[in-house]
Amino acid sequence: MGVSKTQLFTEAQNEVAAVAKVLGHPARVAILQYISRQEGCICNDIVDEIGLAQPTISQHLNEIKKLGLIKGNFEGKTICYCIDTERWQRLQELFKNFFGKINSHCC
Amino acid sequence: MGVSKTQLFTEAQNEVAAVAKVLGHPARVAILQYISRQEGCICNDIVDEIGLAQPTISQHLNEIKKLGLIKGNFEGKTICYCIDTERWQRLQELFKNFFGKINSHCC
DNA sequence: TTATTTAATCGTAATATTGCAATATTAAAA
DNA sequence: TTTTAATATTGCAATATTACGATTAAATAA
Repeated sequence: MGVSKTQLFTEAQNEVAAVAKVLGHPARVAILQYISRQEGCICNDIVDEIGLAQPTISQHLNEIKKLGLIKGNFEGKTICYCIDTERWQRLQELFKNFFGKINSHCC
Repeated sequence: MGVSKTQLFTEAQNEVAAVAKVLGHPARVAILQYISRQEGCICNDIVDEIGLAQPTISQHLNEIKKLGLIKGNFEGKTICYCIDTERWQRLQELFKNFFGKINSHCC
C-alpha cells in the first residue's frame, strides 16, 4: 500500500523516523554539510556545488525546511539559508538518545 | 526519475544517507527498540508486538539486516534476533560525527 | 510420514520519492 | 516599465517503498 501505518507507533518512534527519513538522501546530507561549511549565509551555489537541477535542490531544501532545520532569510532577490542551530541540537540529542538506548543482551 | 544519483555524492554522504534511510521508518525504529529491550534473543513476538503482518515485518527485518545491524541465529525452528553491538556502535559514531560537524555561522 | 509452526519469498496493489523541463513568482537592476 | 536573476511551483515520468495475501521452505512434533 505504500503508506506507513504511523498510528501503530509512538510519537517518539515516528519523530526519529521522520528526521531519519529527511537525512536518508545523500543530496540532503550534502546540502546540510555545504550550508554549514559556509562562513556566512549562502544562496544558490548549492545548485552548482551539487550536480542536481535547481527544482530538485529546491525540493530537497523544502524537505529540510519542513523539519525546521533551515532558516531562510531574504537578502535582495536571493534567499540566505542557514542551519537552525537550536533545532539541530535538539535533533542531535534525539538521535544520541535513540542510539544510546539500544543495547544487545544476547548472542 | 525516482533514482538517487549516488555518484554525485561522497561515500561518507551516501553511507549516512543509507543508514538514515533504514532508520527512516517507524516500524524499523520500533523493531530495533524491541529487540534491544529483550533479555535474551527474541523470535517472532515482533509480529505480535507491532501490529504489522508477518511478511511486512520480515521485509523490515531484512532492511535492517542488510545494514548489518542484526545478527540472526537459528534456534530450532525459530530464528533468534539480536543487535550487532559492534556495528551499532560504529553507526552511532558515524552519526555523532555527522551531527557534530554541522554548525551555523550566520543568522 | 504427516502435521504443525516459524520465517522467508513471491506477486501485486497502493502510494511515495526522485528528478527535471517548463513555468511562475519575486525582487532588484537597467 | 522592462529586463534580469534567483527561487518556487507545477506536471509528469521513472522508480522505490510499504503492506499484505498466498505460497514456500525448513525444522520440530506427533
